[in-house]
Amino acid sequence: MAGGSYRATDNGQMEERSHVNLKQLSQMLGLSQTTVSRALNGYPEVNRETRERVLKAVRETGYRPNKAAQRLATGKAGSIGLVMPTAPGHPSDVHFSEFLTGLGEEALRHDFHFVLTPADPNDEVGALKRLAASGNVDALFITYMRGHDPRLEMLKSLSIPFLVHGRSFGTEPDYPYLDIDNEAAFYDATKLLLQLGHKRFALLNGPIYLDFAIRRKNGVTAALAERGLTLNEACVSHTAMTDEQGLFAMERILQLDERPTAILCSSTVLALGAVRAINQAKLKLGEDISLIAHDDVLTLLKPENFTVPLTTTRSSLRAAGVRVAERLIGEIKQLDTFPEQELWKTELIVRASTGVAPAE
Amino acid sequence: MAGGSYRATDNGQMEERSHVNLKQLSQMLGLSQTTVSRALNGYPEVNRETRERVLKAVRETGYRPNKAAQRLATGKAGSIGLVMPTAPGHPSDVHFSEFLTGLGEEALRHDFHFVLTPADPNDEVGALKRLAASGNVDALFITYMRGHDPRLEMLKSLSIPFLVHGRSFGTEPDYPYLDIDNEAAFYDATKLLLQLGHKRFALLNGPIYLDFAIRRKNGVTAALAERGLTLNEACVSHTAMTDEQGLFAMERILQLDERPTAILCSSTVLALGAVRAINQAKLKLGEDISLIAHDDVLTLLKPENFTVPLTTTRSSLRAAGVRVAERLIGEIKQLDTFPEQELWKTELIVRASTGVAPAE
DNA sequence: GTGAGTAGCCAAAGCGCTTTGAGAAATGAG
DNA sequence: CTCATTTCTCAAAGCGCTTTGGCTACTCAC
Repeated sequence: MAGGSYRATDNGQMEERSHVNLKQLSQMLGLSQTTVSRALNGYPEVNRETRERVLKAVRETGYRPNKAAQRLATGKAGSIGLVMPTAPGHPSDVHFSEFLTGLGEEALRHDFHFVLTPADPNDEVGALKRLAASGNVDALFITYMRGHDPRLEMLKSLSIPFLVHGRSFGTEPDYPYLDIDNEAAFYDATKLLLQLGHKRFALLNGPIYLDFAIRRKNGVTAALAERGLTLNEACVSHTAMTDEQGLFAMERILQLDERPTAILCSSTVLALGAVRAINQAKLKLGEDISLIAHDDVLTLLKPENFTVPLTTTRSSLRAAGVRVAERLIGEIKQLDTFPEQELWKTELIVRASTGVAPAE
Repeated sequence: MAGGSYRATDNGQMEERSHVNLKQLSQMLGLSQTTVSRALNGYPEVNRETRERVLKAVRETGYRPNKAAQRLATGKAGSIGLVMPTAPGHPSDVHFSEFLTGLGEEALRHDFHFVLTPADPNDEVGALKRLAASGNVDALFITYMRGHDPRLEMLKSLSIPFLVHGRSFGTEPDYPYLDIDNEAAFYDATKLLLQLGHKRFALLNGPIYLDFAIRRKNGVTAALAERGLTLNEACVSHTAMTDEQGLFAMERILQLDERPTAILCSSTVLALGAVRAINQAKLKLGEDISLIAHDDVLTLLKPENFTVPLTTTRSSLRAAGVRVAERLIGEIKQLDTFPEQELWKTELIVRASTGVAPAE
């Protein structure tokens, strides 16, 4: 009994060392592995007293079932997999992490974890396949949807549940998704600007292959079309969602002959750069030029904190993360059936960056 | 042979369905599981021809070993675990995600993935324990180190390799870490400001229980002490690293009677708020007041993009992520032995936000 | 007292992989 | 031609868990 302290002793004392396994535990208790397992997993055919003894022993030993073994035996692992788009030089993305925070918040409540596979944006299909085949995840989740996204077919062929954040333009919407109504958001925003008398519009958008970018542009175009206006392609930019790109794009657009008076931005991050360009050009935001940005409710970048607070279309990316986790976990646990497809409306919040169009 | 297309056929044809397992694969090939496994894992005692046949079959079937089974059998899982501090209402943290991006970048190169366990910041010890006991990770990594961090003892008692990002003030440094020299960074920054003639200093710091905050403060104090100066506690704030907190803290400090002329910020995020407060007070940055911030090289917040570019102490958080992953993966694969402890120097980069102290 | 029914427990199979310990075949030495 | 080596391959055990299919008592009704 002397020697290594904290080790199992003959009288069935607990040990502090980490790895007790089922077998050892059941031996200590003089029970079979079956019974212990059942006691732990809440099966009814275990005597109340026995169960309590087991639970007590678990507490004392600090026993934790080995997840890999559990996974192997059940096929469930309590984890959801996602692909983290990255590559050397690929900028870290605040949008992604805001979303991740939401996922985490919900996963925490259910003792789930994620398996993050970093992947080159060009090999997401492969990364997903690997993740699914690894047998390490119960469900998959994808985002940054593209038009005609090739990942959808792949996911549908797998037998593992999945959920899409966003949609894939040009693909039959026969998959479970959670998306915001991007088209309506930008339609409404454009409409507001039209009502303020603006006629010349610019759009600082995300990469054109991304679904949300396509839909937002469509929203703008549709609203303009109702007034017989069109969107000048020279006033549209499709770039990565960074402030620098916003700056460059805006600088370029401000040099055009027929300078637009109304700017739509796909993110407050782009707006950050755009506003800088506007300031540098000595233009007054909300007077000389109006701007509406889409606000993902990023922790770091609050539209109300801009020198001139920004008018925005708002939808919390973090809340979307929470919801995605909720649905995915629910599905794995086979709790409820959720609506397959959700489309969230955005809010249009008017602040100081929008004003009546300047006189010609 | 008719019926389900894409299924294995007698002649050993490939199948498109995802889950082929070792047993099936070896049967197709007329080999034992042993041989196939060895062929795949690069053991020498396999005939060259046989190995090539195996590899070919793998390509055709899309066979992927089940990670859970592999894990169970070997004890290695190709994954590193980390705790993601989160809670409902807990703000998403750009610093964390910048770091994560670095981790991902390196993990990608080695086909590793992470297991992210979200945890309430108050239960990180518990979360780590769970993660380790789950048997799902090969190594652990912790960050947001605190003074006398309780997680260290716990990790040391585990048999799983780990790496610390940061250090724990007040604890014997007998654990593997990667840290930047926070004290030197802030010592140097303070010294620069002293040379410019500043006498009254303020420090916008992170939460005082965090190691880096302690050390940075020490750096400032040390530099001041050399000139017989002390840091007025009213001019020190310890807050979460958000721009809003930076704003509030700076507003408060600017109202003090003996207003400081030199500000040190623990992050460009805090600086973002601080600069806003300075602007609102109609003070000229770099003239009326000087500011040096620590720059983690956040994608979104480049000090050179501030209206008045910021003087900074710089060290890339992302690069740290890469390095941490590199070391951890190296250790798991037992490749090289790395230096146990690394302390990176920061760079002091002078831009426009620092200037000669205003005349009294 | 007998048979059906139930409560509580267990032994053993199986999840898909790696690895140990041998065995068969091929090669080389004497 | 024989025996020792080397080369390649395999059967089987084991990783830690869940789950199937009993088995043993015990209770209750008739």
